Amino acid sequence: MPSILKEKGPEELLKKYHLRNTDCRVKILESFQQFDFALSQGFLEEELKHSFDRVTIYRTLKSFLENGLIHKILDNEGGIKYALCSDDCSGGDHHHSHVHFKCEVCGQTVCLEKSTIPDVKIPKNFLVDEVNVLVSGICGKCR
Amino acid sequence: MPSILKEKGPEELLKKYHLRNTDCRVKILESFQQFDFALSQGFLEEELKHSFDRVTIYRTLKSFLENGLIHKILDNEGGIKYALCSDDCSGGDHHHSHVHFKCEVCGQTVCLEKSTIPDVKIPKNFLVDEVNVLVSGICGKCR
DNA sequence: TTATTTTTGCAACATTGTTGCAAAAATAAA
DNA sequence: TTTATTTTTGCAACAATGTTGCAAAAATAA
Ligand SMILES: [Zn+2]
Ligand SMILES: [Zn+2]
Ligand SMILES: [Zn+2]
Ligand SMILES: [Zn+2]
Repeated sequence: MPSILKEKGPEELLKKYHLRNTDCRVKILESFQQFDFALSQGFLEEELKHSFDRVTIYRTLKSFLENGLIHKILDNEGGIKYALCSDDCSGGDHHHSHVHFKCEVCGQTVCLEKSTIPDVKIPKNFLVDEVNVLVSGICGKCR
Repeated sequence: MPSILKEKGPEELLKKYHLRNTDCRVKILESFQQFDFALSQGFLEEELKHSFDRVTIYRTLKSFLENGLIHKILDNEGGIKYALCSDDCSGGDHHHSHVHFKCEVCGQTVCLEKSTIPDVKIPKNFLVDEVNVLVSGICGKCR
């Protein structure tokens, strides 16, 4: 869990990842560090509405994703969310093995870093690249 | 696996599920029976473009979902897909425990009825309702 | 300080989700 | 079989999100 992405300052992170230091990127990184749940593009748009265009936010997320600063989280309503990477995902080569949990009450999705992806048996002629697990239910806070 | 949804005729199914027998519903059920992979709304729209309005297709899927004829399948690109239910999901109370596989080459998603959802360890103060597993990689056909 | 490269905002368009409403179709009742 | 009732459909309309092109602005390199 001790990920530099969650600990170092946004400006330092951008330098480390060879991304230019811009207001939008700093603000978005700050948002990810500030909230302890996964963020959707819509959430960030709302959060930064008066500061940046939605296309800029869209492109920033895309860039962060490609460079391994954030990872994508599936959603059962179609709307994808994002969270800071914990492992080393530099170069956009993501290596996550944790489960995601979506609360049906508060709607928040969180990374359960301690819940590792279990083994899934797949027909032997299939080649597995990635396994995504989304658990839905009620989170600790909402019970 | 021997699900009536995959074996009985569309008209019979509609009667069984107390849904009115309409052209659109029959055609959509036929499509689900015809293809051995999960279908997206967009795919059905393309398939039935000249026959039905996209809102009707949207509502038909919603109705099938609520009545337990089809189940929702997560997708890592945000676009949700659907497949016929295999277990008894009447009343929209879905009871699935199989894994879904999305091929990164052909883009098709399939139900792996024989790959059951493994146990996932979740913090004990969390309440689990449903577990969705999406495996991506390369399917048998595409290797 | 200037030149180069990247990022941003804006316009524009595509796809999907969603609702309201009146017309059409399906089923129930007479 | 005809009429009444209920449901479904098509269409208009709007929201959210994804996506690209392009010129202006900003960041970095020279
Ligand atoms: Zn990652
Ligand atoms: Zn995560
Ligand atoms: Zn089901
Ligand atoms: Zn399935």
